[in-house]
Formats: sequence, structure tokens, C-alpha cells
Amino acid sequence: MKVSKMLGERFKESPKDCVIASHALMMRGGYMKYMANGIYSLFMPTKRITRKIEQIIREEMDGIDGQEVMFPVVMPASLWEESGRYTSIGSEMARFRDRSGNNVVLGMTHEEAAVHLARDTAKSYSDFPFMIYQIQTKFRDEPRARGGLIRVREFTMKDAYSFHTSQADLEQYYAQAFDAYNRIFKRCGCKNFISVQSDSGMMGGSISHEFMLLTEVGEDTLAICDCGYRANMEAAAVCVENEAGEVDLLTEVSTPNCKTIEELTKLLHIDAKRLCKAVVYRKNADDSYVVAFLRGDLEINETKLRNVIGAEIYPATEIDAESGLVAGFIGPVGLSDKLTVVYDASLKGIASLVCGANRVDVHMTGMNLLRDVGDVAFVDVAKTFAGAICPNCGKPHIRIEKGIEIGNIFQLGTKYTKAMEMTYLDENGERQYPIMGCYGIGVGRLCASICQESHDDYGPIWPMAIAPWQVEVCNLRVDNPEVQAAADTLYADLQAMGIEVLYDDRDIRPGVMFADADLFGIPVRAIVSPKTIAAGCIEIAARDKSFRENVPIAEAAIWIQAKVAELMNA
RNA sequence: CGAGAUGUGGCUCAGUUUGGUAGAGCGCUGCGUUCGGGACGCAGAGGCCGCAGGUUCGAAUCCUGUCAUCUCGACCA
Repeated sequence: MKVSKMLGERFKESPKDCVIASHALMMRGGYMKYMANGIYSLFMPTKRITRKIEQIIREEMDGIDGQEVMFPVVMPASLWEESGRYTSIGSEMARFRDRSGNNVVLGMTHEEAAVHLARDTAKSYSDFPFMIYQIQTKFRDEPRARGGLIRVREFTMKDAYSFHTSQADLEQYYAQAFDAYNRIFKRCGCKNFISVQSDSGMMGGSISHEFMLLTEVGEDTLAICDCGYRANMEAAAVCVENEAGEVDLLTEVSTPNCKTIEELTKLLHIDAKRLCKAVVYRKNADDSYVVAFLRGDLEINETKLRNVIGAEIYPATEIDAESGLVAGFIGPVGLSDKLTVVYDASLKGIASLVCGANRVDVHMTGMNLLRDVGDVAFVDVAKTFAGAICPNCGKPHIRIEKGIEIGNIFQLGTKYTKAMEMTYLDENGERQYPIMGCYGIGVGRLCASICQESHDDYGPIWPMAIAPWQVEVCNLRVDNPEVQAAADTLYADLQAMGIEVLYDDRDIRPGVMFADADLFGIPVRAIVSPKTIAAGCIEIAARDKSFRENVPIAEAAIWIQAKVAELMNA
């Protein structure tokens, strides 16, 4: 490809709305064009990168016996009504009517379509297991797109669905998919990525993992321990150690205008770890109140709370008087039994707590949960924190990092096959529901994430395996016949060898050409210029500055070919 | 959906306080001089100042509404 013929423009200055490096560089480098919120067109270099990523994904999916299929983008609402998600999913799913007035949806995930495709053909246990996948456009009407291709509304995704006749078989395949994912990200050139335990969210199911590229600009927060424990903050279990302390009498104390943990600790001269803090939420469904009690120094993890309650909730900013709740003075003793109340395990084992007395300006000391409330069931709804005790090794070594979710795998179970009546006959002639797994990778997000991980101030540094081209030939002086001839020849020779070459054949100043080359981020650069041609050489340099050599013209193409091969296998 | 900020040629911005012929740099076109890290000179092209109302002799500038974008939060396979 000749740069002179390629559509796209590169800029010296970052577009003002770009906040993270990958977004700014991909806009500056002419990789994509903004069309609407979370919707972009991709220029040729990006399309070439994503095509390579898709090919790597394809090879690895085929490698674990995946069958590539294609599901529809537009699906009838009736299919989604079967699974119950037509109503359970909110406005992030785009819905409209076709010309006949039928409700249809734009696919944002394809479990329903996968079951629909498989349920009439896989009728015998001998048809199992199998995995089907596709690489296709998804539309999710996200409340807030950001970070360029990191979070968009329309994007390309590889989504895979496996079907099994036993949990053991699913788990065995899940492990294979896990390994395949590790290979995919490694082959794409990701360096700092890990897998973490995750919350299953709207997908349902039990066990799930997310693959995270560790980066400061990541949207997800992760709890990591040196022992190997890794979890998304949303799913991270919290363990705390409590000193029991002395049992004391339940006593009311006057605490005028003392509503916060900080004020209480100062007034009563106690550690926040001795406080029983109340956090109030309301259920989306009926606005009823949910009160969560936890240790004073901790915070609520709303995702875990949501899972424990089994309902959608929102923080209660204002509290109605008839609820019996007195903001700032809420305690477990004598609460209305109409409330949903949960106790976090962080309160366990403390003999004597300070809590609200459910009256204005009054707290209680000496509260003992077992004695004063009863044998409460403790749950885990606290948010983990740096220095928390690792649920795996028991040491206080949890650290918090940020990551971008580049892929995920779920053990779905029978949620969809049951809801949509997909059955098969087992060895005994009995009707059974297949067990499903699903596996996703966002292609554009992966591309942007790799840019985020691998760039400098001047542009992306694409790994060889996914670089839009393997080599860029810079013709530094088109007005010099010797240079022109050598550059033309090198371009032709490399192409004849099957190497992917971008040829900058423009009549521009060297500084501009170098700046653009940095933005192209192509791993190997051949610079043809009067400076080295006089000595019969072409300069060959790495985008990441790992090498820079003058190679005789006659050997340049072979030299480059070897270098490309070396970097492909790196 | 709440709070804040911003909308002026393709890009980055000035001009808005105090209303008076729409500006700069980069980019683009032509000519010339240059040529190893975003050169220089000359000559050009390109803008209903987000949109809609209003105030005024006169609005990019003041008022009202609205839309969009970004940030924080909410939300999010």
C-alpha cells in the first residue's frame, strides 16, 4: 500500500475530547473517524489490525473444535421473550418495529440465537458437546461511551457458545477455552494481562472469569494477591479478622448531630472497627428499603449486595419517615420487620458494637448481635480494599489494580436451555437440558487496549502479529533518482516475498514522514535516503527502538524478511 | 439519569467580561527556496460562530430554550 493513495489524515495535535492515550493516538493517527456517540468508522490500518486479531481468535477457536457460524443482527422480540430477557434487559438493548409492526431487537449478545440455532438439531446425547461461535457486530446502547474504541455502542465481538451434557464436561471445556484465551491474548502481543474471578451479572450462571489488561486507565477495579488470588472488585470476597473484645451492657448514649462514622469515632473515642454502620438502599421494583449493616471502616459492594438480595437496588438518598429509619442513627435493634436487613460478615465475632438507636441523636454501645438481635445470617457484601486479607492465602496482601476487560468466559448452566426448552435424550432415553458455556472477546476493544499498553508519546507501537503492515518503507527523497529507485525496488521485492509493506512515497519533508511513521506504529521501518544510499545501504530500524542497522541494499529485503519472521515468533 | 465544563473552517484555539465588517497556528491548493524528526517566502481556497427563538439600529458576544461533546457519579456480558 502506498501512503499517497491511502485515505486518512494524521494530526499533530490531539483532538480535545480524547482523554486516554490510545484514543488520542488512534484519532491522531487516522485510525478511525467519529460519527456519533460510541459509533466510529474505521480506516484501513484499523481494519487490517482487527482482521489479524480476528484471524488469531478464529484459529484458536477452531483449535478447540469451535464451529464458526453467523447469527442475525436483527432478531424478533419473541425469541428474547422466551428467555425472559426482552423485559429483564433495560434500555441498553435497541428495540424497534419492522414494517409489519412486529417488535424486533438489535443483537447485543446471542445466547438466544445460539439456542435457537442448536435446539432443533442437537437432539441426542451423541450430538454433544459442541461449540459454535461468530465474529459479528453488536449494538449496545451504553449509557456512556468512552475511551475511543475501549467502550463503544457498536462494536465487533467474537462470541462463542458451548453445549454439554454434564457439568464435568462443561468444566473440562471451560478449561480449554481458558487456555485458548491466554494464547489469543499472548499471540496478539498483550503483555500485562491476567484472568480474574468475576461477577456473572446479567448473563446468569455461576463460575466466570474475565481477562483483564492491567492499565491505570482501566475501568474495572481488581483485587490481586501475590498468592495467585485475582478477582474483579465486583466479585472479590472480603475476609476480616475481628478482636472479640469484652461483652458489655446495651446502653443508650446521647450523640447530638452525630451522624457520620468520623463524628462518632471522635465523640466516643473508639475505632471505626467497633462501629456497626448502616447503609440504606431501595429496591427498584417496589422502592422498599434494604438496610445493610457492616463494620464501620468498610464500604458496601453494591454488586455483591444486589446478588445477595436477588434484586436490583439503588442508593436511598432520602428516607421516608414511615420506614422507621432515622438517617444517621440507624441500628439493628428494634428495626421494623418490613425492611430487608442484611448483616455483613465483617460484624461477626465482635462482642460489643456501637450502633444507631433508631432515634434522633441517640446511639447505643455494647450491642451484641447474637444477644440483642438474634442468630443473624451473615453475608458478604463489603467492598474489598488494599491491605485486606486474601480469601485464598489468609495474608493481608490484597492490592488494588485497574484493568480493561478484554475477554470473558462464563459457565452459564441451563438458564437458557431451560427457558427456551432445548432438550436432548440421554443414554437412558431421558429428556435432559444441555449445560452451556459462553465466551466473549471484544475485537475493537482489544485493538485499543493493545495500543494503550504499547505506545510512546509519538504513536502506537503495534506488535508484529497484529501490526497493520509488517514493514514501512520510507522514501525520504522522491526527488533523488537513486533513492527513488532503491525504495521502489525494496517495496516490490518485499511484496514479492509476501511481506506486508506500507510504502511512504510522498514528496514531504523527512520530519513529517517520521512523525507519520511513528503514528503508523509499524514494527520495522526501512529508511531509504541519500545519507545511507551513498554507502550502498538502507537503514532499518525498529519502531520500539530495539534495533537500528545499515544494511547493504542488495541484502535489505532478505534482512527484513528474517527480522519480520523473528518478530512474528517473539 | 444527577452535577460540572465546553461547542467558532479538517485539527488546536483566540475573540464573549464591555454588542459594531469573523481571527491565528497547523492542515489544504499554486509557485519558489529548502530537505534526517511536524521548514520558509509569496499568492489562494475554506466558517449562518451547535441549533431555535428573543432583546437591539446592530448579536459569536446579552437573555430563554434546546441539542451535542467531555469529566465525575449512576449505569454497564
